[in-house]
Amino acid sequence: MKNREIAGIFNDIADLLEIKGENPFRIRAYRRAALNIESLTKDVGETPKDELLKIPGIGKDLAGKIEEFVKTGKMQAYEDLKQEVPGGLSMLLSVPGLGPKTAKLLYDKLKIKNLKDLEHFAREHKLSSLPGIKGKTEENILKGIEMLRRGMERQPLGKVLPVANDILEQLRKQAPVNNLSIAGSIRRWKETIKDIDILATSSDPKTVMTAFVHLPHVKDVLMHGPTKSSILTHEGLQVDLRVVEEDSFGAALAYFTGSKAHNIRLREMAVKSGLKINEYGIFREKDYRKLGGRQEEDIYRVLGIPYIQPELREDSGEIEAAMEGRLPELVALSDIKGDLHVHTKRSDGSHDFDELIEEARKRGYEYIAITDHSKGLGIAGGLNEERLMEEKKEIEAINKRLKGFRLLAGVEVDIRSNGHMDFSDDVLKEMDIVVASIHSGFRQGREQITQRLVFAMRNPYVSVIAHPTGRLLGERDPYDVDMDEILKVAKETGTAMEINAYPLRLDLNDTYSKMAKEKGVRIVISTDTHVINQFDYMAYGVSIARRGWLEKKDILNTLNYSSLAKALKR
DNA sequence: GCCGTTTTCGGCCCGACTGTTTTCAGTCG
Repeated sequence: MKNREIAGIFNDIADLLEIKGENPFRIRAYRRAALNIESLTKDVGETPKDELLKIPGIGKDLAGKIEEFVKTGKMQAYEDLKQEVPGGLSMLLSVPGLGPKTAKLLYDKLKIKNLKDLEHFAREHKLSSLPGIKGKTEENILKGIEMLRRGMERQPLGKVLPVANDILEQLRKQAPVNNLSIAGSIRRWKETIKDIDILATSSDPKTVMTAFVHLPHVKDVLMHGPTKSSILTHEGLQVDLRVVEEDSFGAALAYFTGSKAHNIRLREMAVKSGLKINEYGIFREKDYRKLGGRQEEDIYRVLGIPYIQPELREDSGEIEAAMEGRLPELVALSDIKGDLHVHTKRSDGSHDFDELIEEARKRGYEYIAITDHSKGLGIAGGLNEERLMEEKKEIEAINKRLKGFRLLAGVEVDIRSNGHMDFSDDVLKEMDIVVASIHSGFRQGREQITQRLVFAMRNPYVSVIAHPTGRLLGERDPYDVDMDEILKVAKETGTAMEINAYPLRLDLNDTYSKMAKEKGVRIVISTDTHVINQFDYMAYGVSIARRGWLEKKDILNTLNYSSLAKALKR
């Protein structure tokens, strides 16, 4: 897929145009196109021009640029732009607080064109010679460079969400807040997070602000106003807190949840109907009469479209779907009837059947699948044929005494680097469920990895492909796999794809999940639990499914046991 | 650069906070 690459170039072009001081609407057009291409479920490289033109934000010019890039591997306009404005200059924009105007000024007057130059000049206090820059700005630039160096990059949701919840709890204890909610990309359950956005209502905003900037988490105060403040935590996370009146809570929640692109679309719609949306409410333009804002639902109701769930708010077609009445009815955590990827202490898990069953029942599940590792994964205590059959017998015995609950006798079979299964078909056919996955040879080429997975799916006993791209957020890139091909074969063979809910995996990701749905591929959401509290990760997996527009009917483990048993490929 | 149940040209979302300014530009989300 060339999508990410092309989106990257469009974003870069936008940066360079910004530094040049070009028409801001032209810049916005590039950014919007980049966003839309990134969330696309098909490869723009294989999309004919008339189809490209149907993508929102892509017109004749940008379609031409995409075609040019696909054909020649280059975009002349981009190359020309880089001649005009040194490419490194866009790095300066990544310094927090430093924008295009300042970058241009720094380059024009002092020929600063990279971070190193910038730091040098700031330390020598040579920036103060420029108009509009004094000591404080120099200080902030140095701080910004420091923040950038210490890694302001996006962090996995699984690491950020617990911190966010903790801050929420402390605010509730220490500040006079009434309503309190997480907003921003966390509320949209994006897989990685740049900062934590929190919204509150209070009759005493100033006291809330003061309490906030003095929380024990605070390492540095970035901004401290009467209704809005930002801090940096010891973990290096930025947290923004905004306080509004009770009557504006819904509007502020919508505003603060984003995405920015989604909000811009809503506001454009509002303007066309003589309305105005801001964080205080939705208003009639002519007399500023407030038509709503206490509830988030007000915004959508007054615009005349159905409520759009936060997970869908990316301006990737959800607004059109809402207008045409074809929004999906998203799968919910409460729809999940069981977990199909669970380890015991027989391989690398920490618990035995009884504890796992008890924990699963607490969550209202009707079944779980025991899927210990296969022999090839020695490091994870993989089971050989004999031990696997022993485990199966134990499971059968337990099932006889269980009422209203089932253990599925399964296995997570390793797909070896040559594409063969770690167990023979004679063994696999004995199991209730076979989950196949790759644990080695991550660096093989695209063709080879794809063939391994295709080979696995063509095995009649493989029911599910687990963590299909093998990534670990922030630690290991996904392996290079032709997902189009994989999903085609999955559909053809009736093999299900897993959304692995482990927060560093979340794999399939949201975009691939949406692709899978469009191709009619069946999905399971599983936690890969090794320790009982990891059953809680199901919420992450469900959210990825929701971000991929999946409904209850798309997910196999929303079925009851007998329907599931029939639906699984065996 | 995109887009059109008012338009193929002339629009294009909205507001808080900061630093350097005497009224605002720049940045951010």
